[in-house]
Amino acid sequence: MGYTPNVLGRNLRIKSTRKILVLIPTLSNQFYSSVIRGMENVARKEGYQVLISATYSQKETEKELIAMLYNRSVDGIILLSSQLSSKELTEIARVKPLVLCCEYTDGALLPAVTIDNYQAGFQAVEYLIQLGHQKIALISNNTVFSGRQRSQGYRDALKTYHCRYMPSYCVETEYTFQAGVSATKKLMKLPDPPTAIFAISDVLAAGVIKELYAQGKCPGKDVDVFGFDNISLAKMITPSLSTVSQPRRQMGEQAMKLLLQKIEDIHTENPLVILPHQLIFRQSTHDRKI
Amino acid sequence: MGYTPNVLGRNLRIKSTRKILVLIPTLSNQFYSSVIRGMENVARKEGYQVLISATYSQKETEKELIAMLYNRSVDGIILLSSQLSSKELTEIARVKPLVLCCEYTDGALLPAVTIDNYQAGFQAVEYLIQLGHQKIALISNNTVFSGRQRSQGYRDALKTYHCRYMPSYCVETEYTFQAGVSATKKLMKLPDPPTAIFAISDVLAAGVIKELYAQGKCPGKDVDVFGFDNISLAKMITPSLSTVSQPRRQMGEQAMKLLLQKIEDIHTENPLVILPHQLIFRQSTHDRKI
DNA sequence: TTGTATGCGTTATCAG
DNA sequence: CTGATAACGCATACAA
Repeated sequence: MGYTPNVLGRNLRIKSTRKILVLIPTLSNQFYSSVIRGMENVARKEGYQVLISATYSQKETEKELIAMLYNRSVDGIILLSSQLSSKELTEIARVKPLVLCCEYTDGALLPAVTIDNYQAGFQAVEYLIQLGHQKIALISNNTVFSGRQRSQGYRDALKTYHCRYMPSYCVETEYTFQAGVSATKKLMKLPDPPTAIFAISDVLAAGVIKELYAQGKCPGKDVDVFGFDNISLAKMITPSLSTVSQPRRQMGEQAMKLLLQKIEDIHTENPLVILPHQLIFRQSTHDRKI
Repeated sequence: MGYTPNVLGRNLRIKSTRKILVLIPTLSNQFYSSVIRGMENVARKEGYQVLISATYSQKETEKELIAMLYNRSVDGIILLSSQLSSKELTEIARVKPLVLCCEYTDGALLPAVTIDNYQAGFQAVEYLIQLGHQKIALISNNTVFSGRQRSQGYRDALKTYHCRYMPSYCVETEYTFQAGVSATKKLMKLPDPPTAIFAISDVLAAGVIKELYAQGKCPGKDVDVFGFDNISLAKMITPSLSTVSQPRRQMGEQAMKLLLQKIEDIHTENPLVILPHQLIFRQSTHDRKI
């Protein structure tokens, strides 16, 4: 009869909001869309609503949003990336339901779900080597843990297969398309330019391919390109991108399950869940076996 | 001294949450990222927090989220697309702060901000005609008002310039990359295939370009392609996309301003704000003047 | 079964 | 200017 209960009064009484907040670094990276779908799947089943807010990788913004845990605006928070130190994260997670998803912060004591970024980076470079490449460049971002792990995988693959590690082949930059373009410009200007490029994200790799075209080179033929993330963009560009696929939906589902456990009992364990990744081979790497 | 006020008690007393909810059809479309940034800009200045939730174009989900207006979880809602009828929207907006942004629902009485989609569609096709094209195809989606307007612009441009309207050149489909691929397959199979394709979204246009490549055709040379939205993808692909740029950030800012006015006084007017768009010419259309 | 009173944490009001 | 108290809307415990 037109009566709508006031959730504020209810929540005040019940000390629960049935709302989960997901903090995303930016809405412009479609990588997270499937992850969040996974989260919504399991949240919905348990009667929780998922709200999203962007931090733009600003520590202050992140802190303001995490405050919603303390002022009881939401029951739990999942971070898809964080600017907080492992100490700060541990501190919060000790008393409030907080989970890390996709991006791990080394040493932080809270539930987290991720892939083996080191192994994935290793395998991507290993594959390029097996295609016959010796001169493999890396475009990376070392401000995040996963980026450092992927880079380490690159270096160890080179070492394992006795390829020479060339510092000039390693460009450290931010996670944007334009950064991929610029890095490629720099790499191709070298006296002995690389014949393959491993970019630690598809958006970077898209920049690589764009710039190779601009230089009249044919990506996937003259220069092989390997990306990371397997976002939809990877299939949209020509040549389509060989890349590392993360089980995005499962990562989201798993993270939400861990969070709901924490909501039920804050003293539950803090597992680090490693989900399997997968290499995807497309046109940007020319497989000479075919 | 470690005291954090309980926002629930406060809000219950104060009858306000200082939170705005933005309903987005899907997180996978990066079109909305800048729009939301615009919203956040003005919301932050007024001390409002912006929360985002995805509806996946499901009417039920949308209704559940709009319920947050009635149960006082948020102070206002901005819809970036809606499955509700103009009657339903009018009904809600009569008593609660609700604003439409980017996507207009014909006849709905609530504040809305959009561009002149008809005019933009007309101009895009006009440009293709001026490049010398006579056989121009359309890939559209008529389930949304903006799509119908863009299509109408296409038809009127053909008529104005005495080009023949060919129903076989018009493919109606959904808003996805794959749909762009399929539509292009169909179009290029015609006995007399088009020499230019106007797709009413960049994601569709990216599918067009992908498929043209797959058929050994050169987009921007053999077949010109015009997109819509000017999302970052438009610059990432090769050839880069000619497209219609919407003033996304300003649209978000304007929509938030309208919403805050409604929050202050629900009886304020319901303006329809039309912001200027802009044609962007890139490599996917071969300008013969150059 | 139905009804009434109390407390959740805050703000606002009013008396001292 | 300070301190006690009522009210916001709901859920719960207890009484009828």
